[in-house]
Amino acid sequence: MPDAPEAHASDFRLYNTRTRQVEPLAPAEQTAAGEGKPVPHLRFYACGPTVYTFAHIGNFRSFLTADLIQRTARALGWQVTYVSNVTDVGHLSEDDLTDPAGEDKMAQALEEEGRRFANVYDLARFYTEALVEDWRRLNLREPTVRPRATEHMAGQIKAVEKLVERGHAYETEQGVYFSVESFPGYGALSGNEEAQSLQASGRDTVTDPEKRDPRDFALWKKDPDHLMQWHSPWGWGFPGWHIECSVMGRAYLGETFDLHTGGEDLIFPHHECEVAQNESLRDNTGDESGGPSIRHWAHTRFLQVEGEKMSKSKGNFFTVRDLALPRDEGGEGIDPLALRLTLISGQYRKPFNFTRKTLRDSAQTVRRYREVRERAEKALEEDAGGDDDRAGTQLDAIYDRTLAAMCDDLNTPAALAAAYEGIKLLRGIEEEMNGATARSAMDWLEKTNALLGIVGYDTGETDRAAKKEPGAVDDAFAQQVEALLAERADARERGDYERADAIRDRLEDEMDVEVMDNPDGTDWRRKLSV
RNA sequence: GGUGGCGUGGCCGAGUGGUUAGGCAGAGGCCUGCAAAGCCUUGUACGGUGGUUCGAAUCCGCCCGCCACCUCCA
Repeated sequence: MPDAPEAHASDFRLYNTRTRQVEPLAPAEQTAAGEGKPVPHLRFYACGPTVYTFAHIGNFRSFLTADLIQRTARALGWQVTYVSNVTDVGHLSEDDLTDPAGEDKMAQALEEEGRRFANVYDLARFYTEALVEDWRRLNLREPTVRPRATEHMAGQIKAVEKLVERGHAYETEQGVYFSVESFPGYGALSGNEEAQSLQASGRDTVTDPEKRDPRDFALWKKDPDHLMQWHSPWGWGFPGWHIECSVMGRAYLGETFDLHTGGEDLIFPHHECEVAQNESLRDNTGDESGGPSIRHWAHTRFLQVEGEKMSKSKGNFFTVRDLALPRDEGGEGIDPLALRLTLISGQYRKPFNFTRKTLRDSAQTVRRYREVRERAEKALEEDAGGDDDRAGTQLDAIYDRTLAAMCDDLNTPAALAAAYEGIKLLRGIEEEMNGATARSAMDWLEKTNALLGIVGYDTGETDRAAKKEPGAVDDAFAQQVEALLAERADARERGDYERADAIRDRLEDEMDVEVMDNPDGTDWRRKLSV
């Protein structure tokens, strides 16, 4: 690995929802890495999904923000501990009331898919596995830890007990609630500081009559009939939604940590409640840790699809697999890395309009990255000589600008624009790459890929997905194409262009192959499938 | 009603006081049997209005429009 930290003095700046400004992301901890030189150690928590269905592209926009934060930190030479949870407990669809039907999202999903799953646990397991598959398909790196809410039940119960002991929570006939009044800072993160606005919001459905304040939220729900239930000091029941993230974050990252990320909808109530819980659970309130338990908050804005809110009823609702699964497995066969590129082509903090057009552009861009890599690989395989490395210094400068853009509040559009200059530079080289250029190109591609993840997969485990890439074809198909091209070459030599064009039409229209005649032969490739 | 954000050329999207963002599409050219691919060149912009300033897309006011959250949708 190159010693990145010295090469780039730039701070990693990120908008902080808590302070409402862009500020340096400053890891509190320095860790001795390798040769003993201490490096910043970023420790953060990214809210993951509830696994009651397949994750959609909007979910992944949010997960990609965490992925890019991690990649940028690593590119700066930082150490990273990155926790991303899986919520595999179904929480009530209405927090304050016991749903008359006693149902939550997981239970509803089970009802709809009862034939496929024996119980909610099977359903959760299935969708957790699907999540991880999609995660890899889009080339997101695995988090350091991926905890599940059900694995932290004892911790959640203990946390609720502690909150009760400390006077931050109280029990009613129906459950245990956090007392918002007991935590003066409530509302600071989201700006929802007025109790009135909550009451005025018109959501005043059936609430627990014993609740002391409309803002109070559930920590534990008593419900011996719930599909998922655990034994607690308050009888059988299940935990409130917000407590799981507090408990898992504290379990793996401690009482204070650097950063917490999630979708914009989580700012309130989820993260607001998490702050209330974390601060109330904290023991080290002294100065040694100083400041809030979670210093930096980053939230990803929702994406829209073709200018509209993504929703099932509008027919513009896409899961990763709808788009990126190969055609023979029920998807659209879109290159997963093109989908990834599309999802990061807007800055995380601005509304992003996901369109087919952008997807098509991205597919082309990803293919160009690949073609450049293939050219460089070929030059290296052929042991190309030459030490004229003019491209190298330019590529270094390009990479520096790419990283600098990422450090500027994850300005992915600017970063991608900078990186694309490298592609233009390398594509502009007309003759075969010399050895030095090819090596520089490979180095640059590797670094750029480590940062943005759009060139190829990091690990071997996703090779299966890679084989389904557009352009990757099986031998039988290739032989068929080559045979037709040979026939066409004959026809062209005879001057029978009618015949030659008929063959080309067949290749293009029926076999989705692009035919490209060069001075020294004919190349072909699969058309993009977007 | 409260809170946060946005409005840039045909489209997507950078830029936050004076200097080209970039991509895609479009136009012209090179190459080609014709195409495709590729390469070169290239036009169009800052929601409206008032103000600050030598100068504003960029700062401030007002207006219009759009989006999100306000109890579980990332």
